[in-house]
Amino acid sequence: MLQLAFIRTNKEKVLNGLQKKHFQDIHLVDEIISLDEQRKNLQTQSDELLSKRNTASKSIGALIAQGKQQEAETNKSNVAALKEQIDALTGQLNEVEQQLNQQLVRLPNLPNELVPNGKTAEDNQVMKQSPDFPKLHPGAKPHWDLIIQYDLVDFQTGVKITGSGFPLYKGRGAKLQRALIQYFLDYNTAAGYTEYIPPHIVNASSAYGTGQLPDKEGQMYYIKEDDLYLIPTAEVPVTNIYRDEIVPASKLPIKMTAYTPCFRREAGSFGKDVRGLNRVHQFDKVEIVQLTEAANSYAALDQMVAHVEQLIISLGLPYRILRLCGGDMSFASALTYDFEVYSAAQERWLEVSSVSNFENFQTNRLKVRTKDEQGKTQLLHSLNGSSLALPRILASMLENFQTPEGIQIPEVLRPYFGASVIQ
RNA sequence: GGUGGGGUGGAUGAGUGGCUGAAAUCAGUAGUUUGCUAAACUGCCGUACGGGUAACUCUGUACCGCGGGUUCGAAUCCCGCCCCCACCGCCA
Repeated sequence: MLQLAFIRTNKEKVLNGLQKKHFQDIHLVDEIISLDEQRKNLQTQSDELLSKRNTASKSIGALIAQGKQQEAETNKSNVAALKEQIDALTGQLNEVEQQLNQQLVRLPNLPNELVPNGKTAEDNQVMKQSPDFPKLHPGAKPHWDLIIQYDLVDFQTGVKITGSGFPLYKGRGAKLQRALIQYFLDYNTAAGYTEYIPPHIVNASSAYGTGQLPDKEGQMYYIKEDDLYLIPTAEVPVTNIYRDEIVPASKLPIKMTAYTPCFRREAGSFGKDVRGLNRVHQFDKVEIVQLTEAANSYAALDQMVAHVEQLIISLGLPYRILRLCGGDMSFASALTYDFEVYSAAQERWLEVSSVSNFENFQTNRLKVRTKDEQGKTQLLHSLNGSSLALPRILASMLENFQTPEGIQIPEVLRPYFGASVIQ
């Protein structure tokens, strides 16, 4: 969430930023500022009373020690009178703080100045695009036909076991998934990211920390009995590793990577968007996360973008990089680059990675801090990106690399997959 | 699931109603001593939200797992919850 002190002193900036993000409830800002005023007021008052009570209580102890019972008793009744006021004030204070916090978590992050204006995906800015597109042979098929032809994924049985959107990978399809995961992780760790295998289920505090709650409550699978959520991305457990910690500056930047399955309810989607592997409820993804000092986060973002780009290039997939416009970026993000690969048979772009700088929006909730040179605590910046999401990579590989003789496997994957072609 | 033990600052760990925001030790940090390393000695060494200030400093309050209660006063007593450890049961 945004920092109160920042909102207080930069109201115009906040309003402009929210507008750029096409955030509706602009009035929240004024509400927050006014609640904050009330809060400060109440706190000052109640602090004063508490201070009085504390001194009086201490004196009672001293008086009793001196045997001055009488005076002690008068003091006692004085404090008892204070108590009513204190209870009333702290009650109000709690109420106001609660309201303030409720409103505060509803404000999205502000966009960086590089973020283009715009409302929908149409307005995203294309930063880079591969010049070449594969020329498919006549009779080339979309991936949902190819996975049947080569018996790689069995959607029917997935439906039987669970329901639609839960693919059952099979044989070479399963092995290709495993090869991709292994390759991605090796690629990330070679770049200095520490590998983790986090829990795939998180508690509400973790989901709040990264901003999935309360914003995207309905998109996560929820286990009621235990009040836990299936992770929609490894970002959630991994970013929470450093929750409530003050990280020594010497350890920065923190670079982490993790493979996890991801679970998304994706309520309301339909049509060709969800055909085949384009959109599913459970999928595999390898994630990268960084925690950096505030001054370094945009350099880290560039570094992560270059990192993901090289990974896609190494697979030989046609791609483009988009800078998301204010209306299309996520709640918590300050600047996001999306990577899309071209899926030649469908003739459409598929998002395979989203690399974002959250600045201190997540770390403010998570309380991830460091000490600066003056010894003051400072919030870190958090960033993450997919590296990469598997199903759409698979879809794109199948479609782009199909030949009449079979599916060609990219060079870099062959050691992991153990074959150069799927026939 | 059952029984027992326990949750205190970066770590270990003392503290059973006021002198405790919290001993001591270790780690960290600044310095002194030292031919270097090591050792020894000295100072500093929690977070958040307020007030005040040009700033350093100063100052108030809260926080000893979380929430409530008792009391003039709670880390300390009472109640509820969460978590951890050990053993037993079950089990990949």
